[in-house]
Amino acid sequence: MKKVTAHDVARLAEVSQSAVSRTFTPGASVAPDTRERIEKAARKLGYRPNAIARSLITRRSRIIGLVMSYLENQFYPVVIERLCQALQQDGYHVLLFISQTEDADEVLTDILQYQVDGIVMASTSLSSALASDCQNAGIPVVLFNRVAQMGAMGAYATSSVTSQNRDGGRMVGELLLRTGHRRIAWLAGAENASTSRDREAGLRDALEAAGMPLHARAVGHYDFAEARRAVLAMFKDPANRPDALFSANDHMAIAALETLRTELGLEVPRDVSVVGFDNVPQAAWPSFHLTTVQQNIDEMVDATRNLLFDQMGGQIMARSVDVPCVLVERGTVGVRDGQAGRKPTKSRKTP
Amino acid sequence: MKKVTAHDVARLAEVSQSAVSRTFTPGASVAPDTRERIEKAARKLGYRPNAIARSLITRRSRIIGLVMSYLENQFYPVVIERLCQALQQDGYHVLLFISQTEDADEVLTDILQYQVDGIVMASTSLSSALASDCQNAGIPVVLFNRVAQMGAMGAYATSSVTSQNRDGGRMVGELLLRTGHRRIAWLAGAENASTSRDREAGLRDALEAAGMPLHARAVGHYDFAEARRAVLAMFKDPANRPDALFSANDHMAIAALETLRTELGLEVPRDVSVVGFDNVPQAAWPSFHLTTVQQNIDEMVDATRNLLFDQMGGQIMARSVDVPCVLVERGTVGVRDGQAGRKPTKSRKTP
DNA sequence: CTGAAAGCGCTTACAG
DNA sequence: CTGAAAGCGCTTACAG
Repeated sequence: MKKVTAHDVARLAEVSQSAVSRTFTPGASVAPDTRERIEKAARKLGYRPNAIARSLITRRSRIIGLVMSYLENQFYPVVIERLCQALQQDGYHVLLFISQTEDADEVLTDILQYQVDGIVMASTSLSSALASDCQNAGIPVVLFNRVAQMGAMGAYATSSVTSQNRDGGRMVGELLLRTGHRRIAWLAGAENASTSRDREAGLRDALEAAGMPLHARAVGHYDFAEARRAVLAMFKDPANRPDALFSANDHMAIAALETLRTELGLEVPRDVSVVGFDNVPQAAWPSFHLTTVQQNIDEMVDATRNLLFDQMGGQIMARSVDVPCVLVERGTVGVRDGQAGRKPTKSRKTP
Repeated sequence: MKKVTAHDVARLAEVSQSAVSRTFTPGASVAPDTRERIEKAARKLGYRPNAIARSLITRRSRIIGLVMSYLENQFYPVVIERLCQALQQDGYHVLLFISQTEDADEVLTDILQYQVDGIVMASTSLSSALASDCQNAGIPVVLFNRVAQMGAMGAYATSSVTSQNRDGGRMVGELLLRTGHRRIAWLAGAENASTSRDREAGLRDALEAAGMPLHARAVGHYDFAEARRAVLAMFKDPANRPDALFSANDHMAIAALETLRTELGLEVPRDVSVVGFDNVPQAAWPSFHLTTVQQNIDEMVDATRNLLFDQMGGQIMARSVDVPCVLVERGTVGVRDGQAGRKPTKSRKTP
């Protein structure tokens, strides 16, 4: 019932407490037979080193704080899973915080008290006040799937890893143009989210290059119900309907698909094409078979780890990594008119 | 850059370190003006009490270990979200572990080192060896959505909270019988999962009471791809096809829906009815509009907290709580024959 | 109300 | 290789 400590083990094995500590410290020097005696005693007593005490003295908790908000978007559970596992393999652990508000400040003061070795913030941004608090405290922060505001010097104030969202947006724009669409609409996520802004910028790049205006635009705030409302508004006038809708993420694209079919009686892709972003598991379900841009989660997780470890190792400059993303053509983009567009072949079949 | 401690604050405020500590300990006695001076100094230096050091001395980390495995089933992200938030409000934090294997033992020794105040294990079970380790260490464990094996004395060895799964299963069985189904099939989850076993038992209760045999049975292991395979096998023989399929959870029910429609060309509910369990967000999507049994997550989370806190407070006996669940009738159950069944009215419309 | 002191369970130079 | 000792940053009786 009461906790067994290194002292108890030392007593049983008839050695000093230091020896016990060394036995459980990789790379410390202990004579083989001493170690064996200690391990036996430890096993007998059910001894497990106290990680809290270790953290206090080593000043490294081996805990990473992870701040999350929108778990309903299936992209994030996948991120949690991969990130947790990667970190576990490195001997780190994840303290999870859910921040319902976009502003993660209050949650952060909490995290800081736990002496985490690093923080990753997914789909949230932090005030520059907190960012500099972390910097002062020497705690590396990396933004996941969101990019920091430019700092005063034009340098990035906080590290971040994202996809090449602008590229992804451009790829979708080009696909839509190539397949003959002329009334292309954009369904934005949150206006202040860099993902949404960058993907939109990419789309606009493509449109501009072709001298084509954006046909319509609405904001869905990365939310299912709001996306539905936005779609209803955009498609209100039957005479002036978009022939393609590019949604800032799959979560909203699926909401759009549902709304288009069920409430507006439109057929996809016959009446309107739909493209998303993320490639969440549901995008591959036959009911949706959604054409989308895949974010490479594994590479993003890898980059996050590297950034974190570099900065824990003293690398002080913040860096921004962006990972290539790939177009996954499934069934929600059609070919319009007698346009010289090619059919959506080359589909990367994802079962 | 270097960490500021209570000593630094004490020096600046010209008081003892003890006074600083008291200022940050709710309920400790400090003179108002002393407290004010200390708070000012703390603010100036950006002092934040070190939770690690506090944990070491108080022997309470205010950390709860949460073990998870299947995040692809959307039920669990919702659980994480609610549980985290509830615990955060109580001043606790969540250390998240992903255990890919059903056997969470290795992950547990890790958790134990972090001196967590309690552990909740979702959809995983732990070996009785580890369970007694936790008991010896005085760390309460509660199983979430899974029930422990009976102990030697017929008492439950580990606390748990579940839905009234057997009731839920029976409700579905009764609904299916009432609507005239005569060839009812069961799609099991994992054979060793109590959820699957209990829901099946409930279904069988209903069938037996009506003198009706179970028409078919297959195992989907709570997995999308495996559920698809199981459905294909069950519906192989067109002459002997089930007229209703009850799936152990929504995740597999959706897989079944997709397979039935896309690969077998069957229409739901005209050709076959489908019922799930959980009421995940996707079940309400128009493409599925799945009739299912809703697990009351909020009540389950509440029960989990209570169990945890009671046991941290010294309540030694393990308890099992089961929460009522409710049938949510949507569109995937039809009425068969000239049977005296009533139409699936009384739909709890969930938008 | 306040301070000096002991102690939580470890790690890590420092001697031997 | 091994042990005695200092110290990580707090909390909490114990005196005053």
